[in-house]
Amino acid sequence: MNEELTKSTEDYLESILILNRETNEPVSSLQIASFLKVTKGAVAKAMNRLNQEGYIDKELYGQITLTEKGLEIAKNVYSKHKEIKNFLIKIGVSLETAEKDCCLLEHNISDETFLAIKKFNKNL
Amino acid sequence: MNEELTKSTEDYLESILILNRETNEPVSSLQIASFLKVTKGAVAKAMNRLNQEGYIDKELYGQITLTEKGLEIAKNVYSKHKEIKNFLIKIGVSLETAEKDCCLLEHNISDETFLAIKKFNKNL
DNA sequence: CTTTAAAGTTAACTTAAGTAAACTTTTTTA
DNA sequence: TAAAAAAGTTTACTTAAGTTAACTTTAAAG
Repeated sequence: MNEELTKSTEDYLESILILNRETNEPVSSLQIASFLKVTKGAVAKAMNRLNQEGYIDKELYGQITLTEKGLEIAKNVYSKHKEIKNFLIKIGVSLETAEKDCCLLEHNISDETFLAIKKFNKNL
Repeated sequence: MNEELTKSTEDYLESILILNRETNEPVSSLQIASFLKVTKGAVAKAMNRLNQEGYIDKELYGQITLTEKGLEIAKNVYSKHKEIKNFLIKIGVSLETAEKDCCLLEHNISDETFLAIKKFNKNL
C-alpha cells in the first residue's frame, strides 16, 4: 500500500491535516514549525520536497494545502493516531502518555495490526 | 531512565543478546550483520561506537559480548519486544506480522505503556 | 607451512533530517 | 506610504546511519 514514506514525511502531512482542520484555512510554515517543534528552515526544506513529490500544493511564499495524494496519507496516519490513542487509554495509559506514544507508534504499525486494534476498540 | 538511545543502538544491543542466547557463545560481526540485514561495514562502525561508549566488550578482530550496561539495555528492549509480540498475538495479529511489528514498536513505547500492556497480557 | 577463503576493518561516499544564520519577501503599523 | 516586524527562503554545516569496495587479519585446508 505505502511506497516507503518516512516518519518525517508522514508527520508533516499529518500536521498539515490537523492544523487545517482546526481553522479550515490553508496552513503556514510557522504553524507547522511550532506544531512539530522544528525550525522554519526544516519546514521549508520539507515543504519543497513534499511539493515536488506532489503531496502538497504551495507556491513561493504561499500557504500550504494537501493534494489528494497527500490527504490520503495524512488521513491514514491520523486515523492510526486516533485509534492507537484510544486503545492506549482503554488499557489504562494516561491521556498525556497516550498522546505522546501514539505519535511515535502511528508510523510503525502494519495495516493488519491497525485493524486488530480497531476491532479491539470496538468490542470494548 | 534512558539517556537517548537510538533505535539503531537498541537494535544492535538486542540482537547481540538474542544471538548470544542462541549459542551461549560470544557473537561475531557477521552474525549480527545477517540478523539485522545490514552490511558488515555497518556493523563494524556500530561496534566501534558501542565499544567506545561502554555497551560492549570487544578487541580488534575479536568477538563481541555485552557489558553490564549494554546487557541492561538489551534486556529492557527485548522484554518490550516479547511483551508487545504477545499482546499483538492476543488481539488476533498473525505470528508473522506480530514479529515484524514488535521489532519497530519496541523502540517507541514508554515505560507507562509497557506496564499497561504487561498488565493487559496477564489479565487475559 | 603456505596459500586461499572468510571475517573484520577502514575509508570515501550517500541520504535523510535537522540547525543556525543571513537574506528576501510580505505584512503591519505608525 | 515608508519603516519595522514577521514570515518564508536559502545556504553552509552537522549527525546518524547506512553502502561499496579496497585492504588487513585470522583461520582452514591442502
